[in-house]
Amino acid sequence: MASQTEENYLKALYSLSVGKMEVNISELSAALNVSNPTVNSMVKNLKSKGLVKYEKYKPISLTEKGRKAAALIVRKHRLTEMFLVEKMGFGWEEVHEIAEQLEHVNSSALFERMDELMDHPLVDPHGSPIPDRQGNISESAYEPLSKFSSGRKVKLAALGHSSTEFLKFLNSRELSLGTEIEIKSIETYDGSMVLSYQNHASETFTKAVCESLLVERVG
Amino acid sequence: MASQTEENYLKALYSLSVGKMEVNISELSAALNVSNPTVNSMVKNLKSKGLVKYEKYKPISLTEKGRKAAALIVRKHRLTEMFLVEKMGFGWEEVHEIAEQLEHVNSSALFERMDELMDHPLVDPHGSPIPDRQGNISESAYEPLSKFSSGRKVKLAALGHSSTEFLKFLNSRELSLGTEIEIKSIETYDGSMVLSYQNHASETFTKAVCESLLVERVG
DNA sequence: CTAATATGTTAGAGTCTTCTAACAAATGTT
DNA sequence: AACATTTGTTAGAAGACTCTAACATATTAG
Repeated sequence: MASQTEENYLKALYSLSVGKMEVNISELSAALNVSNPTVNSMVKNLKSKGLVKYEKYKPISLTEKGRKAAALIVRKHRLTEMFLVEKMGFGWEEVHEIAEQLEHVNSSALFERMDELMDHPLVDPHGSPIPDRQGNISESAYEPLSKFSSGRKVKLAALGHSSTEFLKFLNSRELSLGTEIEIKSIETYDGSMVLSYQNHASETFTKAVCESLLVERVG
Repeated sequence: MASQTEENYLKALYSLSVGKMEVNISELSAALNVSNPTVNSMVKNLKSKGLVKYEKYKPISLTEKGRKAAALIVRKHRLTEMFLVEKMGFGWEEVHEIAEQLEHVNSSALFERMDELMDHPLVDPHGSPIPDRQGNISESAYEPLSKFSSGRKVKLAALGHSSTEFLKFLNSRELSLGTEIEIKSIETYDGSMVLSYQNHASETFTKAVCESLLVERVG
């Protein structure tokens, strides 16, 4: 069983390797807020446990064993987030910090019960897919809103990231998952988009925001 | 904020000092499964934080600050146990291990939400009182069944301890909190009691068991 | 292609929690 | 009271995770 610290390294490696497959020492230390030497020695430790592939001065990657271990932690994290929102009435901006702690709890019974009580949800409150019990995860096919052009109608399906600030911002604009959005116009100068949805006839969002709004086509 | 380890020492001190007020180094090390020297140094550490009173070769006691800190951990533990039983469908024999981990989670929001969702329960699934937000706990006025005499009718209100084995034993006899019990007879030789309750006309329990069944008078 | 910069590594140390071995104090027994 | 036993303490060390300072290797820019 990996320690809580080791689990956090695996999880960070997992999210940093989305798409990329390989991760720097420095990226990891930035993500975990520890120094490079600390990461260096922990990576050696994880290597000795067969959880990462690593050679001096080369980038790090998860082994299959490490990838699965990480996915199972992500599963616990996302099931918890969904449970807190669905069954306990928390807002989607409140659950990350709590799930960050609960994800290390050692009790498959607890998480499987959450899973059952929610009828096996496929995604967390931010639209990120929940890995299954075997650690398999379905890659989401959603695209950033910024890729689409004027006139297009889409539905908000997930978020590129889910920092508390971003979630509070979306709350303030009354934008939530499942909302149907129409692109009214795009500012060519800075890529900002004017959108229409629900009772918001015209809201402007920066390009950065639109890159983090993952959507699917409608109609 | 106390570390998880420190919290476990406080909690152990708290339960060992029920009634007694003072605790030995050896009792603590037995309860926590660590060596005497380990306890000795941790107790010095807790003393330096103002959580315990302690002098060389003397027994240990919690300060008011320590007592409150411990009670708040017990509050989190018992709220969690009750939540797992009431809202997640676990059996009373399954929840201790999970609560043992969840009690260290740092999130008053989580535990206050549990409290609200259950409408501020007063006791945990084993009948032990839940301390309030200020760390105050109502001493239970229940007495062990073994104190009563033949013919007496009582109601099972709480348990003296709640080890998994004991709980499974009670499950096997279909005995749960709230059950009304009549003492049919008492064996003078070994103090075992013959009880009648619900659809169990005659069940014999050892004195040791009856000392852990806390009851209140009925009728 | 060298020099400057960025990135990674090693060495040595500190904190927290734990241990064992050896010693000291308190308690119980005849 | 004197001895034996139990209980508590000190000293020294180890493992996990972290740091800073100093050094080594890679990468980037002129």
